[in-house]
Amino acid sequence: MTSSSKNPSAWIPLPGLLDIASDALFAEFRAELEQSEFGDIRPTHGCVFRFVQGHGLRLTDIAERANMTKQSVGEIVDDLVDRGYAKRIPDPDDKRAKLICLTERGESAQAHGRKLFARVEKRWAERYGAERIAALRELLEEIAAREVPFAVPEIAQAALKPVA
Amino acid sequence: MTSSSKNPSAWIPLPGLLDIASDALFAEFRAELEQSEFGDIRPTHGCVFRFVQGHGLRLTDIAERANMTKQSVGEIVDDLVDRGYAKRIPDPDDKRAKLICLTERGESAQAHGRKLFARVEKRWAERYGAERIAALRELLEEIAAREVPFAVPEIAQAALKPVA
DNA sequence: GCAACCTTGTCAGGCGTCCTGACAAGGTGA
DNA sequence: TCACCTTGTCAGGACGCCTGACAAGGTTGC
Repeated sequence: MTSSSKNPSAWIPLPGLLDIASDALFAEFRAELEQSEFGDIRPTHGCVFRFVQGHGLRLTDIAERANMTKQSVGEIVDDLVDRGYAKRIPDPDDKRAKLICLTERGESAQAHGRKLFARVEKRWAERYGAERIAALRELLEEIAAREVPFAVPEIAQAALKPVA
Repeated sequence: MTSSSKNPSAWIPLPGLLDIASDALFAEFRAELEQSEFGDIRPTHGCVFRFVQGHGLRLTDIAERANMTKQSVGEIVDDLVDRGYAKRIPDPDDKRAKLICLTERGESAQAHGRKLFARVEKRWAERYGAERIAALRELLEEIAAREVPFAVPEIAQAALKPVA
């Protein structure tokens, strides 16, 4: 018995429902993050923590995957550099480019963030049913892989290294 | 075989996955809306179309449900009034207040929007499986009702009319 | 009846986020 | 070598939403 099956005027479009869930989930994450030692990290910084790993990534590549302009990402990276979470190192293969990578502190923050996200998801699994949340994740991963392949790290990496 | 089960570094936090799905879905909606006669409606206007129906709603109430300030909603309403989608009528019960309601054109737009959202959702049901999308909606409606009851029109209405 | 207080909507001003346009410096191919 | 592309940055602006302050109108207690 869903609300939509009872009252058409209370029907909420799927994107709106997805946003509500995302916001609620993200709010739980933020609440915990803000109390940690990484409380100065803002939501916008996510595009860097989400895509950068290991040997670093070019500004252009981050921008493409995050579906943002280079300028916007550049601003965010500036901020993360100021706060000591990221650094720019010259790309040995291309003197125009700089590789954006995380500092030690940045990697700690990234690891901490992943842990928090996992914890919130686990709480929701207890709240709404482990199988339902697992099914949700599975469906969403399928959607992500199909709708915006470049936002999925694994696929993006494969696309970057077609040979190696 | 999900990506998360194979490669931990490709694991995407649930809010991110939800956003990806929401964005993809919303992009399909926007593409169709922009080609319609209501192409001048912007995403921000949604908070009005989503909550206003029938005899109108006060600015304060829209703001509360949309989780925004009165000022922000006021700006959006101004814009919708300029474009002929909404109007302010004096509240007969409170001379301070004005009821924001849709013009005829606004109601057409609202109906058209709902139809488009339903059409996109149906397409996704064909693409990803009707039962999976139905289960997704059901879970998300449960989440919305629990996490942010005031964003759900049916619940919000009930809360506004505790007696009647 | 009246004073203290709350609510409603608006004006003014500001901040964060992201955009377009233009550019120098560096790579690439004929 | 020359024309062309890419990378990252600077400048400026649009948009969405915020806080603060306020007048006009309700509401409550005495």
